[in-house]
Amino acid sequence: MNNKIIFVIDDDQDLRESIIEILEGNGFTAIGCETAETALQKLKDQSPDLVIVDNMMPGMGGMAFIPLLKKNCSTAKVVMITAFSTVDNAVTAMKIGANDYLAKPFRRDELLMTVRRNLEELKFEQQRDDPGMDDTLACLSNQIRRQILTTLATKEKMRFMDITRYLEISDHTKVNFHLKNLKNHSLVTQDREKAYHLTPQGEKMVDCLSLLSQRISE
Amino acid sequence: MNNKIIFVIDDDQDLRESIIEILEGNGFTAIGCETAETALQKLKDQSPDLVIVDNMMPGMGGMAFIPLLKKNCSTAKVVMITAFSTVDNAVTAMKIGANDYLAKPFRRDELLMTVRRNLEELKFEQQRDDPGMDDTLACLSNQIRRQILTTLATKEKMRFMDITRYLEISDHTKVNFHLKNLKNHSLVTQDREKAYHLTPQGEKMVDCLSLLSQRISE
DNA sequence: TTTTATTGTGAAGTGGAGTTCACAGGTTTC
DNA sequence: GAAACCTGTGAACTCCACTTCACAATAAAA
Repeated sequence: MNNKIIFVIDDDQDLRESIIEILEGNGFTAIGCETAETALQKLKDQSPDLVIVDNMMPGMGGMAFIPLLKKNCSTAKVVMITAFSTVDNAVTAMKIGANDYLAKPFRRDELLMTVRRNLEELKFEQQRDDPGMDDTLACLSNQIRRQILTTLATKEKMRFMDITRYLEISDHTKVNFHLKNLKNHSLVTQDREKAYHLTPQGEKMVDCLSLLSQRISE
Repeated sequence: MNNKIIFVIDDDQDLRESIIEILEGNGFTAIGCETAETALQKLKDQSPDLVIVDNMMPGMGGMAFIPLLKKNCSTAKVVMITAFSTVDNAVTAMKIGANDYLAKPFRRDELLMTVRRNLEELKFEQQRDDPGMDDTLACLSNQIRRQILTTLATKEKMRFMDITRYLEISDHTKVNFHLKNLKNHSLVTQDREKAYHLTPQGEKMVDCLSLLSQRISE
């Protein structure tokens, strides 16, 4: 599941295979391509999380390849390797969409560091785009809803008016509104006796809350 | 700092002092009172986190004491102890504001469990009422703001238009709006070169975010 | 110097979250 | 059986977060 797919595109067979060996030896799934063109073919079957591509190759070079890759697989990270590394070279590579730059010859640990760092960034970006986060945080951003959650966490079960009185809220329909909201997000449920209690997910939220308040106030 | 203050109100000197000894031996600060009246006096100097009060005492009883306590110190938890424990007795005690009920004779560990459980609840309630939480969570509930935060976390420093383009948002004023929001909550700052970067507090938020997303999606 | 890009500000509009109100079926209590 | 309470619904309204638009000062580029 956590097995990241990495394309390795280089016409130099020795280098390509040694890169693959290093990656495979560290738990990644590495797929070699001799040319950029074959890589584009394989893109149709598999979406890599990261692509290592040589700049100088017969046929399509790395620079030309990157835009085409991004069209199919916009989230993939790109690490460009090159023999003749100049500042300009690196800058233009970054400008057209490469995420990192590795100058030949590089050491085994340099390669691994670079790969790991970029996959780490990818994870970050994927999680920040998580739309479920929106709902969750919007749900928690209301104080009354947080109060209901933490109250239910300590009292286990509570009837509707018990909650209302416990929180000292005069308008019961207000509580009802937020309770319904929490139900819709399946953080609380109701049993046959109409008593409200937390769902497992709701308990997780309470966990998160206490965790957050610790971190924030520290 | 974490030293909770507990009032022990009981006319029976032996019992009172043995309770105090148990509590002190477990890291709490226990203050003994022979009558409810003296307890009310001491309330003016110190606010207890929890009050252990006997029901049957010469002068003011526990039942009469609780409302007066709550007037001065509404958040304090109340544990009532009593020799003649009946269901009715317990129920009425809870109704007028006692938070827990302990029947004499009780064991050392029963006492400690009850005290700890109630202090735990207190902590919960205090944290859920934290108004700073409102701000923080509202701030995080917006996807664009989360994107900005996580982006800045990986890139360290970024200029205004860099952020806008990186997030592929067409309207730069929208980004500006959220950036200003983040600045107001002092999660990001600007240096002299107008580059934005995270404040220490902002970094904490990013931490919280990744923590949350792990918990939620698990 | 003219033009273009950067980095904003402030007003107006929009939508949705939250509140309040009126009402009502069901249940408990007296 | 009436009164009081519990548990809820739906509509109208308010308010604030967010967006959009128009405009502008400054910096960089041509």
